[in-house]
Amino acid sequence: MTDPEPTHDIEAVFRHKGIPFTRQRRLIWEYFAGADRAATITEAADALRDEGVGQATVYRTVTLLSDLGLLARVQDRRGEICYTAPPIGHSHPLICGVCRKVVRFDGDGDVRELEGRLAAATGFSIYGHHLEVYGICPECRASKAADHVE
Amino acid sequence: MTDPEPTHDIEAVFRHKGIPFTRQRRLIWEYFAGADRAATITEAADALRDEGVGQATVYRTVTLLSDLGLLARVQDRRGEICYTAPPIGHSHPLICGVCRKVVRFDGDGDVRELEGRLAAATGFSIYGHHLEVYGICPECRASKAADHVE
DNA sequence: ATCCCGTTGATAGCGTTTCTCAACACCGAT
DNA sequence: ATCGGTGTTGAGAAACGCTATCAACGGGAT
Repeated sequence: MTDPEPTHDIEAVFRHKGIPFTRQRRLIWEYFAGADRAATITEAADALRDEGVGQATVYRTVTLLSDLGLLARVQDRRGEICYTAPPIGHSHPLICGVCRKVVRFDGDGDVRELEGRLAAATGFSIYGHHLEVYGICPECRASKAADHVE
Repeated sequence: MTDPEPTHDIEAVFRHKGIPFTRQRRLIWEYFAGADRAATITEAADALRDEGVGQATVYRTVTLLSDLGLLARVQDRRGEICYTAPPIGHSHPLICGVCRKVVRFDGDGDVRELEGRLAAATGFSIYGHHLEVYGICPECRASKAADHVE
């Protein structure tokens, strides 16, 4: 909840790995990185169609970015799969289940200790975790109370 | 990591809600509750086809059980969506990314405090969270080292 | 036994994701 | 500047996963 723009020098990440950073990939990255809420692949494809980005490319690029750890997969309250760009470093999303707005926080300290205990207790070698917190943001709570809809 | 059999009196839960606990629902429940690893819907449907359980029923029942909080949706290392039966009460899965074996633990104390801080900092009203920890279980680590495969 | 209502299984249907392949863009070598 | 090679792209086809439909079934109440 303190992080600056997530629009890092992704380009450097690509270059470092020898992967071309094409116009389409830039557009797709900017779409997710520029949004303050998680978006679905379909939404991204719809938004970028006019820019001349094909649907298949959106799928391919989202997979690529996810593999690189540049996009995180989350789901909204209805279980719909969305993606959101995390700032560099490890962080976790707090997601509004209604409008999908994402606020990032660093809960790593809390989880690391837990992981140590788990590893000791189970013998697993732990390689990662997935923590998302769900809530309703103040704006949605207000409008929800207004029109009385669940 | 201390919980006994998850095969509670699900039947009572159903009866209490006035929902019939049919033969098919029992079989599907037993399939997930009896496994020590998370399973996909397809796997469940394949396993139960010979018992005369239709695919549509598996989908319907998994949704039903999830809504009742009797199945939790997790994903393995490749992002495949699986379901696993949690013991009564709130708990979290530690999942082997290779064989999908699930060990449950109660990390709620750790998360609750975090949630309080988040709510205060962001104004969100928090309704839930999703915490999964990923690792490689001792057995898979052994066999993995053996055949040297990533 | 009969009625009633919810569940079930087979199938059709829909939306999403992947696959295929020809055209294209980029980069280095010449 | 031209050419070749390599990887990316877009359109459409295909495969897949999931949902909707609907007649038949089952279990409880009367």
